[in-house]
Amino acid sequence: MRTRDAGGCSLLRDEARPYTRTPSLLSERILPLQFEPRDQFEQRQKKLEQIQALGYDPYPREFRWTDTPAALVEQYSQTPGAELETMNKEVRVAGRMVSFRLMGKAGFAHLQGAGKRIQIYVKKDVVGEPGFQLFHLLDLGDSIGVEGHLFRTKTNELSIWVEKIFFLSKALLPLPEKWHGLSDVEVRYRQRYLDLIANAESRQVFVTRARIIQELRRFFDARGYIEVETPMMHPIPGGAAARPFITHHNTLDIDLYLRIAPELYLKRLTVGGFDRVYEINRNFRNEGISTQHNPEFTMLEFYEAYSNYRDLMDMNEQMFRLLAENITGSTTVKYGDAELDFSKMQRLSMREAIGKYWPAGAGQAPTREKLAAPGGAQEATNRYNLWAKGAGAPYAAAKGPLQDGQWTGLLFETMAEDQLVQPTILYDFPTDISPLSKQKPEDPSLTERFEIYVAGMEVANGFSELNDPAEQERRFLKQIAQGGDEAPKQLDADYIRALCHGMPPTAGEGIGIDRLTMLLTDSPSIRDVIFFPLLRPESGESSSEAHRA
RNA sequence: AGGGGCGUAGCUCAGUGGUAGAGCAGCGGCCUUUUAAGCCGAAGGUCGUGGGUUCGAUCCCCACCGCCCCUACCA
Repeated sequence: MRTRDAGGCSLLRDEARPYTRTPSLLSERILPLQFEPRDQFEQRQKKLEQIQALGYDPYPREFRWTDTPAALVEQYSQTPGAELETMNKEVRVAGRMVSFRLMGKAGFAHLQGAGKRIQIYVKKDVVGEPGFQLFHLLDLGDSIGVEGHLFRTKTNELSIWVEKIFFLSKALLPLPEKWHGLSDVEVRYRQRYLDLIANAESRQVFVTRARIIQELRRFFDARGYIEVETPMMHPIPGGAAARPFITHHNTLDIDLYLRIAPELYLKRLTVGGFDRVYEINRNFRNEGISTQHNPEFTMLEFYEAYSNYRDLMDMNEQMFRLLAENITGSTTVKYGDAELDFSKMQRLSMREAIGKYWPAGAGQAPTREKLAAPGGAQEATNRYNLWAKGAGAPYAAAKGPLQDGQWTGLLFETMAEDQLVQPTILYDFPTDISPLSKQKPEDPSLTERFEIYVAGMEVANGFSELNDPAEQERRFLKQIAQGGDEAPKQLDADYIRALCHGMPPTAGEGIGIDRLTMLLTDSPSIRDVIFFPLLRPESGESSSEAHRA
């Protein structure tokens, strides 16, 4: 038998280190903190005492295993029982006990590890008296290790014939109910560890999330990008329009802002000669929470010198197709009731999209020329609103006076955004709502900017980066002058200074990793793809009790 | 922030204007190939919290708390 231990540690090691500590008094094992269900909590602490009294270390330090439950199930799922007998495959396996059927002097249990479960069979005359006493004292949720060989039961289930049993760790609190699993969404989010134990699909979502990030890294690494990390605490929040979280540094006695975007720092790196950079990390926005918004969310942002937004669009099409294929096995991905086809992306300019999705009942759809003319977007919005109010559809409500480009953006969001179910590249955003994007040479009212929409969600935002410091300064000052909650309050002079040192023509983009994960895992809520989504802290006795101690 | 929904045993859920039930988990007992194991027995609850109506409220009414959904906010 081989062990996985690279250090060549002998299998005898477990036996060579018997537990010698004098069994402690029951009272020593009792936790001062109490958790529900109280009776089971106390019961299990008593059992832990009894396990210790049998001579087992209540908190042993290691277990040398040869296979995980998942690996065995994977490897031997098709091997017939007779073959297993002749192989006499000896294994050492650790896992959490998730089912338990005791029948007098023998019993079955399932051990869960690496996301899969394997059955074990424990017989008193095989494991001996103390081993079987230990088996008796186990509860669902306990971690144990077993040593034995593979066989198949009467009902042909791959199982481990246990010769030796090792106690690894006690679950003082019970697992979620065994056949309904854990369905209370609040508990699933607050106590994600239980969700991960009880719900294989939930575990799979997070495994997939990790694979998505891995694939993205591979994609960019292969293209000569360098992964970097830039500050998350900013003296001046910038790079997006959002309200920031404020924090304070004591020694410097200054307020700092949790970043709302890494954009301005990544572009400083482009100035510094890092021509291809990406960063995958958190942004923080002090705004609402919804199925598509978590106050902290993960963004991939990348910058590529000497390219423009058209290059990025092509690259994105390729990247999304590749991701869908490598992650789900197909370019067609089920999301809710929709079948998302990532084999190609429709491309529409924002003004085209308004024309295309203009409701039939609202009269003549505005032409691109009409939308481009001064006042045209506002006029179209008014006509749309008139229809929407009659039809009971959402209408566009402007807070305060808007510029032409802002009307265009508002109209698009109101009427077209959630209709973009199939992967769509929406391009040519108004300059008025794109302060960091380069203008189109033939039409300064528009910028070389695009966003990718899938299932009505914005998942990416990219553009040819504005690298003219004079124009950038004008745009910043205009934003500040316009005011509003989300507008920057302060000019980032160092960013302008960096641009003055010369930034090559560059294209950059941000991709929302959480939303991308939602799409590729068919998750309806962003909370399903974030381990610990922000929730209101638990109130009431149990938590305050827990924090007091 | 507004609208809707939910909150009953540890878990999943029934239920009624007369102070509550099932299955699973837990506890005691029997059982050496079970898998939602089975059988016998005992236990488990401030019916989210606080007020009101009522002779009497878990149920009806009001407020609050928590979660979910929709809307709003959201580059």
